[in-house]
Amino acid sequence: MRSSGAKAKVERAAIELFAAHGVDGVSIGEIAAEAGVSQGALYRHYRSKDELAGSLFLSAYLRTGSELDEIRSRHRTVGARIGAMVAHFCALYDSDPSLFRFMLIAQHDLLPHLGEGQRTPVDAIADTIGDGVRAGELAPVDPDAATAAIIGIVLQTAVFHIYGRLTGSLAQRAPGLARAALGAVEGIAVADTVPSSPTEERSAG
Amino acid sequence: MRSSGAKAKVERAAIELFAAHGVDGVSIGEIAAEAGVSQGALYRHYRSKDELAGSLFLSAYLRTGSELDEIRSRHRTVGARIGAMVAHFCALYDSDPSLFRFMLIAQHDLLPHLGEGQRTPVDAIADTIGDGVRAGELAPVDPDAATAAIIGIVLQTAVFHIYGRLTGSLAQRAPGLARAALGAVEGIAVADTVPSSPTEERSAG
Amino acid sequence: MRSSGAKAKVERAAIELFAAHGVDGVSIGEIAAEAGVSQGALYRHYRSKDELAGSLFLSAYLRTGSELDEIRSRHRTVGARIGAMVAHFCALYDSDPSLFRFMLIAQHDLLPHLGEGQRTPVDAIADTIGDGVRAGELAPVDPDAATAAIIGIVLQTAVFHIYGRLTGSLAQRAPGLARAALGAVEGIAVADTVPSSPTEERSAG
Amino acid sequence: MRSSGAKAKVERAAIELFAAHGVDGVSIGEIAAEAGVSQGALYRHYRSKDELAGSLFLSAYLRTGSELDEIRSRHRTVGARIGAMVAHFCALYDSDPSLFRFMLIAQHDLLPHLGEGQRTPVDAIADTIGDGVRAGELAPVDPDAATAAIIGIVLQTAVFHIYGRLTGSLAQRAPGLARAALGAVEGIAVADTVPSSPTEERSAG
DNA sequence: TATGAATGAGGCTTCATTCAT
DNA sequence: GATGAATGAAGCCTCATTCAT
Repeated sequence: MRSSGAKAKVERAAIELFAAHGVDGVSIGEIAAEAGVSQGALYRHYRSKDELAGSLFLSAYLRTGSELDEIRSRHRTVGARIGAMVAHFCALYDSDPSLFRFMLIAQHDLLPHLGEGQRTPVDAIADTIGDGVRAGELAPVDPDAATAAIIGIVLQTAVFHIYGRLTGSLAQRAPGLARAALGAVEGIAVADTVPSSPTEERSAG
Repeated sequence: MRSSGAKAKVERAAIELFAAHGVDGVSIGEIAAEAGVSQGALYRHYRSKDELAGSLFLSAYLRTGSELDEIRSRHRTVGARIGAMVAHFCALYDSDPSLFRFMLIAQHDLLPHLGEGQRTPVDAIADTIGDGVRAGELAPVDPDAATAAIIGIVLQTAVFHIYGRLTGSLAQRAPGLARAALGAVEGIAVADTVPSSPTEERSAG
Repeated sequence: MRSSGAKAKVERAAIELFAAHGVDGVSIGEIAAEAGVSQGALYRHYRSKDELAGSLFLSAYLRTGSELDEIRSRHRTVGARIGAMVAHFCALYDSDPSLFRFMLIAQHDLLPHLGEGQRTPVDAIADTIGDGVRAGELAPVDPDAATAAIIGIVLQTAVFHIYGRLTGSLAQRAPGLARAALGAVEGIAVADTVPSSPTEERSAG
Repeated sequence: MRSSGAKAKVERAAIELFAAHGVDGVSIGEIAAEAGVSQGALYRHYRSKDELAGSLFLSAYLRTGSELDEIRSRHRTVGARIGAMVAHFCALYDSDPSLFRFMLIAQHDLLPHLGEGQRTPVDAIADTIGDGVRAGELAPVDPDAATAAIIGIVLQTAVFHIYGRLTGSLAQRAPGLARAALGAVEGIAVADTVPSSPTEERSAG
């Protein structure tokens, strides 16, 4: 029980510090100090700093993936699913901004740690889009392209919040972000359909 | 002539390596080796590794900002402007994916280095949205929220491309991304307008 | 127990090497090698080389100051006090010439590290002179000027010993140095008193 | 002639910087910058930094030695000679405190660079004392011990001036220092003569 | 001849990890 | 099981010196 408490304290400290300074910007000593344990104690729970960071990241990342899968199974329409997924991201951010920021920052370093068949948040969303297209709810669209747009909208909103460019809870923005996500998917779908969309050269030049 | 060559070689090497492993993941020795110069030579051009990274980032970031400003001044409608801006991002990515990835990765570490009044890409897009709202081309919308969506769509698409989830040139996706961006902005605007949007069960109509 | 041993070994090695080659002339690696520990181990006890040198210097310097103060409180006449102080310096030199030489060499670099209200050997001597003047034991004299002479006599004698120009223990020279110190103070006092002393052609009278 | 100008500028810059930060605390680059020449230009006049420092020190040190010798040959009595020598030191300090401080600081590093038969300031003073003893002007005394006292009085006074503990010109203190020097020599001589001088234990304990 | 870029060695420091207590 | 001192490998940076221009 004590070790479990220590482990939890270490993980919390690591997430806070990784979120603030990046994985490479934090030393084991700082984590141990913040957690109130000795450096040596860290190695009882994690074989290395890399394993600590990787495990924290994967655990949060895969948990999010399975939560999105669960949302997908609970709702029937694309709209409902995307809405709930976006709301879920917002709730995650609001409830633990450091964890969210850690995932954001660490993905470039730690995504390669993903095993082959692991189920990610990206998969859940892409499958949701695929469902929608097959069900005729969405115009034909490349699920990965649509997923990029959806995730980008949510994550960049979180980034703006981190930098103070947006304020208030993300939850209150969830409906707008959900509509934005669907609007973006539609835009991509139309473009995929129309031969060559002349988005430009209609300026009043 | 030689010094200019050396400096250029160092910068190229740094960008490639920073893009691949993150700023903290690359040593001065690796940059020097990749550039084919001695470690000490680096310090003739940059006072420290931090300054090297910061200068590369800021220069690329601010240049992009002024290019977007230039696009804004060249086009008249929101649609044309956003279209051109999105296309510009795609062209940047296609022409130098490493530089793009470096900006993506490094922003969390290096954005704090920004001076106060500096003009960023974010500013250019936010002002473009503000223009559109004032001109009645767009429904009323918080420019920052809309900007987050636009940038998120483009950047996450680039991220997916980096990880191989999307292939081909980004340029060919530019029209779709532009439509997605405008669609997203509309979605946010509607949500801002409608009192309490129920998000679910009415989306894919 | 072990850590204390390590720290002591490091300090001894540092003093010997600093005394022989100056602070800037000795590398951390050399100190570590001489002490038989790793370079990293040094940083468990001192935050930097500067702190190591500064701490060694200040500790020895201030300890000497308080020893002189203690001597001042134990004796009553200027003659006895100065005699005991000079003897104390000689004993210090005899018992640890390296530490003495270190203090001698390092003072120019490290004296600025002194805090404001710290009590130095110089203060103890100057106050002793002030006492003597107030008590009428000494002719009126600027205590700082007198202190310079006293300290100079002792330190330069040590320097000559270091360079081999004088040999034998300093302790055996202590009585002479004490008389010299008092003789010097008298000389300064007389000069301070006489309006304009022509210095020459009347000295060895 | 230009090179001579450059050489002079380099030497002045070196002396100022060495005096302020010690030989090891100053880089060739700093000297070159302060002198307004390129780093490479330095090597046209001096083969190495060590040679620069050594040459500056020896030149000043030996020049002082020969000036003292010249004083010794110009005056006849110990009193006159010591008075003039002390005054000479004071004048040196007043006219170029940096050079004086450089000699003070650098002696520990650079004295070993002295060749065998070189004639130093110490030699000149020691011979002057020897003369005085032989002439019966002084009680029998070890010339080296006496010289240490004389030099110590003068140098430590300069040190106190450097640290701001004494102010005003040293020249005005020269008469007092000369008397102090002679008084100190007498004190040493008496001590050498008297069997065991009970300097202590007469305190009012 | 003067310049200053380049080199390469070395210095200080940090840090992940191990291990005796 | 926990501690924290110790290690040793890098990492960043400085600097005396050389050399092409």
